[in-house]
Amino acid sequence: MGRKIKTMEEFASLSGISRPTLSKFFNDAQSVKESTRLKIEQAIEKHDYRPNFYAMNQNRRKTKNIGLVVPNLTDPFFAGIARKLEELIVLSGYNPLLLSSHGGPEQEIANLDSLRSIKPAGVLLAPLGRASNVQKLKDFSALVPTVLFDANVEGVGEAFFGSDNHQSIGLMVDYLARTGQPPKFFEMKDPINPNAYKRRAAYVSAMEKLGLEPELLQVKGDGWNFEEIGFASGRQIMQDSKYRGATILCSNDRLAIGLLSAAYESGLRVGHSAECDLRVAGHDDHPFSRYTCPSLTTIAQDYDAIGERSVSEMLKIIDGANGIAERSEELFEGRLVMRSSA
Amino acid sequence: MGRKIKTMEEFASLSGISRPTLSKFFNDAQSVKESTRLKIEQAIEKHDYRPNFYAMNQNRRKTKNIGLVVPNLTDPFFAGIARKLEELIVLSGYNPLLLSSHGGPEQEIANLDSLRSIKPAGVLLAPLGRASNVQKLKDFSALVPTVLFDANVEGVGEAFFGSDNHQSIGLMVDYLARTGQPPKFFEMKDPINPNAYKRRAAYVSAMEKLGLEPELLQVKGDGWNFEEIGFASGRQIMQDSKYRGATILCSNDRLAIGLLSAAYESGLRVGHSAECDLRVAGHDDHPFSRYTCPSLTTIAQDYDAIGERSVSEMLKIIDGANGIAERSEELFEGRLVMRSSA
DNA sequence: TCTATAGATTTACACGCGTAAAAAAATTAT
DNA sequence: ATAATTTTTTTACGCGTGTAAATCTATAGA
Repeated sequence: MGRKIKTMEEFASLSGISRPTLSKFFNDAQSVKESTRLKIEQAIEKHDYRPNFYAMNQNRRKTKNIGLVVPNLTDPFFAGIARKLEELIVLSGYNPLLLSSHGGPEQEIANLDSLRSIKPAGVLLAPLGRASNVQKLKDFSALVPTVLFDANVEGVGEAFFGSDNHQSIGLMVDYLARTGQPPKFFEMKDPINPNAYKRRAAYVSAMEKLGLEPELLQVKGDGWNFEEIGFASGRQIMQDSKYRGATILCSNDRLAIGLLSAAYESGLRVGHSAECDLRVAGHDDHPFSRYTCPSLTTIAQDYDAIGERSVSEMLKIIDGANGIAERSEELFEGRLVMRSSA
Repeated sequence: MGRKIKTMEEFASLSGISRPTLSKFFNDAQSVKESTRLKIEQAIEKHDYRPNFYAMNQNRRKTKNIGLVVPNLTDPFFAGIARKLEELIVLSGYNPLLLSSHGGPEQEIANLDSLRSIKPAGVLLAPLGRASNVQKLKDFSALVPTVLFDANVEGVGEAFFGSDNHQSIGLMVDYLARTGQPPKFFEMKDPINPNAYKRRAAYVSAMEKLGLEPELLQVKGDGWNFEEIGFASGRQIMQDSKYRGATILCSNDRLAIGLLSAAYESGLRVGHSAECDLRVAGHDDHPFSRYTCPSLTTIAQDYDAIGERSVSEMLKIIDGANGIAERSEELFEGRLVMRSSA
């Protein structure tokens, strides 16, 4: 093969297609006639040409880049969602840019800041929640099309898609109440995640609907190391004989993982069978919840649906010149995953 | 504040600094006199100006972007390393670009391909290993400065930094042999990761050095779902009375997590105390290994050191005009983490 | 055959910044 | 103070592509 093609001009003369047509093609392959599209694709194959990324994006009205910001990639739950979203973005002909906020609001703002300089077509953001600098999120979302997922922040972004905590917690409470002791709710006293507040409220209302007394088990703890928090406070709970025979519904799987670990260490048997000392349930269907001891009964979030809806809404916003559409919001139902722990 | 500044020209006149000097500053803040640097930084603060990312990189000899490719972000181990590396890259004044290969060689090549069009100053790559398309990795590393970490591939990149499996496995075998039954080695028959082969060899040689008979427990299984593989084959092993009282050293923590789950389900007691049926140890100090039941005795890789060395070597390569430096390679020692499982 | 029209080409300028060279200014050394 | 040196400014061009407007060409329908 010949030497390396550097410019589109060069590629134009070699392929017999004019440069403006090529430019159109690289911006949207469907915008040229099929016959020329095929010719171009063959020529690309033959000469291995790729337009200069920087020159290409400099004058485009909108780039083909979509930012993807998650609170914490170290959490396999978010890593999983991120992967799904990346896949969908690529399938739509866009280029995902994955950033993690590492649990810190400064990093979250820094991420949005560095995204801004990349002039993305849009940003999919799972905000930190309580810790987020809401004003800065608002400022950002006023400048670039933003879709929130996982956690909602009022007034930020043009859409939000997440799980219906009310439904999923209701489902779990119902299940637990039908099969044994009604659950107590285990959570952090001051959760960082807005979902945690919704789950608490959902728990209380679900219990009341059943005519049962809600009981909140609020533990101290800061930061994102939920397993450790669940473990440390779990140890204390295990000492307390008042929880013998109890059912504990954790606000999320990571707390439950810590709690199960503490139960194991205390020699308590966890599970749904009669001879067990405790039942434990979680929420989120964390990738590891299948391998806890015992395996964790939990709620699987429908993040395939959340992902698909988020991306399709993003594309609609990008394409549509619809200035002032309503802020759309949709919640997806969770699915009960019955395993051994409850 | 005034209206938005769009160009460096504009910023130049507002700040009283000439545009070429600004350009120098944005390429390397240390390259201008301190007094002017301070003036510029004040003006940036005041006017909130940021140079256009695309225009900036178009004609730079080398960009300030460093690619970061890991085999699988869903694995918290890699998520952890990635985070560390990101931090170091930012601290060095570069811009990290995180990509995950999702366990697939096509994705790995696609990642390198999309990095190439971004003309990165360098790339830090943790290759998939056996599954990698070695020829394409070589082609890539001939074009852009590449440093390998975690897993080595001969002849690819200008440096490799990873763990000394020989040392760490030797340490673990030694510990296990001193404290009870010498270990059998639990691993996948056809591992994807090159480290797995080194660990196997290290196990055999460590056992022989102690005058003991190595015993490999090789299980079938494909892909990256190690927990499931450990769990599924663990169930079979638990049936077999020949493993009662045995010590099992797993090639990595994720296999061990599955194995522990299987042991729990079979009602076997795992741990280092006398009344236990089994001892299990792992390798990597996976973030969850603290919360397994029982908590997992393992080896902590020194990935702070690996990360620091990788990044500093990368910077050296980027800065240095040293054409034909030796391919450097360094292995870091692992640390024994004694917990309850062995 | 003529004409309407979608799509391609030609021409030309713009984008925002990198960078080179020469001149000017500021700093340091003598 | 003068000379030597460092740093900044001035001037000017280039990078590779986007995009607009006018013109040309192929295709299809009448």
